[in-house]
Amino acid sequence: MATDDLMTRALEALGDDGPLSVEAIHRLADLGDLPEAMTIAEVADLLDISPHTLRYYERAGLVEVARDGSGHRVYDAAAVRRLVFLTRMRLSGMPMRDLRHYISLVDAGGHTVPQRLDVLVEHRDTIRRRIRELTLSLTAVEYKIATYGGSTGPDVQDLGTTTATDRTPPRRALPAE
Amino acid sequence: MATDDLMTRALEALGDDGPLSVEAIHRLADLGDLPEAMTIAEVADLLDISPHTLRYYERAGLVEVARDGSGHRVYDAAAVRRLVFLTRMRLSGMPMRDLRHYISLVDAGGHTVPQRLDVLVEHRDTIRRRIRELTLSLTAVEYKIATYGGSTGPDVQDLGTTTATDRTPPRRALPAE
DNA sequence: GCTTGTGTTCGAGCGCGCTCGAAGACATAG
DNA sequence: CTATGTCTTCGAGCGCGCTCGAACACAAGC
Repeated sequence: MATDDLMTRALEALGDDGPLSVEAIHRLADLGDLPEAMTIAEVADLLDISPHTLRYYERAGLVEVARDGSGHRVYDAAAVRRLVFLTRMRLSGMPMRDLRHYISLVDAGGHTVPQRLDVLVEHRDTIRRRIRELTLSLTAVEYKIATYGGSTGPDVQDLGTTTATDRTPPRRALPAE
Repeated sequence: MATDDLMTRALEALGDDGPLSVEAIHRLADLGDLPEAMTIAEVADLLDISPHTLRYYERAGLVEVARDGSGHRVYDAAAVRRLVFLTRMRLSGMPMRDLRHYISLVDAGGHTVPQRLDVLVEHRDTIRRRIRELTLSLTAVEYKIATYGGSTGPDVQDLGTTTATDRTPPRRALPAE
C-alpha cells in the first residue's frame, strides 16, 4: 500500500485549513525535470491520457502546441506543465468549461490573478463538499456491508459491530437489500 | 455549519475499517416513518430528484411501482426504501449499470447475497479510492492557492506557509498559473 | 362545461468528455 | 521502391444519465 502511505503522509502535512508542508507536496506533485520538447505520444504516456484526448484539449483551447517541420506537435516544458495542471484538475472533477474559463484568465494576463484565485477557491470548496459526500456514502455502505443479512424485511441482523450505547431500534440505513 | 457537525460526528464514529456506531448511521440515514403510499411528486421531493428521473429509474428496471385506478404511480414504503438506496448509491458514484446488476441480484432471491456483498465491497473500495484521489487533489489545490503568485515562471512565491524543514528548491506543484 | 392541476406514455434530445475512423503526409528500414 | 510506423486534420459517433416535450387522461373546483 505504497499509495496509502504517500496519502497518509500528505494528510499529516495538512491540518484543517492549516499550513501545508511544501515538502510533502513536492513529493506528491514533483514534475521532475521536463525535457525541452516532447512528442504527443510521450506526453500522453506521461499524463496517462490518449493522444486523442491531448488533441481534444488543444482543440478546446486549453493549450497551444507548436509544430515541427513535418507538422507534428512539439510539446515544450511550459505546455507540458500546463497539461499536468489541466489533467490534475480534470481528475479532481473540474469541468472543461471551468478549465476553459481559467485558462482564458491566465492568457488574459497577470491582472486576472484575483479571479483565478476565486476559481481555485471555489473548486477547492467543491472538492471538499464532494469528499464530505463520499465519506458519508462510504460510512453508509460500510454499515450496510457490516449488517447485511440479505433479509427482505426491516430487520437488521446485528453482527456485533454496534457500540454499547446503541439504543435505537434496528432500522436499515440502506434498504433495498 | 450544521452539516459539518453531522459529518464530523459521523467520521468520529468511523475508525479506519473499524466498527461503526449504529446511532450515528441512524442519525444520518434515518428514513423516518414512511407513509404507506406516496405520489411521484412526494417521492421526488423526498429524494430531491425530478419525477422524470423517477420514471427513468422505473423504466431502467430498478423499481416496480404500482398504479392506482387512474394509472397514477403509487409508491409503497418498500419502493421508496429501495429508491432511497438507489439515489444514495447514485450520489456516491455507482453507475446505473452496476445498480441494475445489483437490483437483478436482489430480485433473484436470497441466494445471491454473497454476490451482492461483492458488489458492495467493490463499490466501497471505489469510494475509498475516489476519496483518496480527491484528498490528494485538494492538497494540491490548497497548496496552489496558498502559494499563488500569478507569475509565469517556475518560481514559487513563498507566503510563509512552509514548514521549517523545507529544504527542497521552490517548484510549482500545479503549474499553468 | 371548462379550466387547472397532476399525472400518464413515448420517443427524442442534450451536455459532457471523450473516442474513433478515414484519408493523407512524412521519415526511416529493408 | 515499398512497407511500416507515427503522426496530421476533420467530422462523426458514443456512452452516460438524465431531461424534455408532445399528446393525452383524469379529478376537482368554479
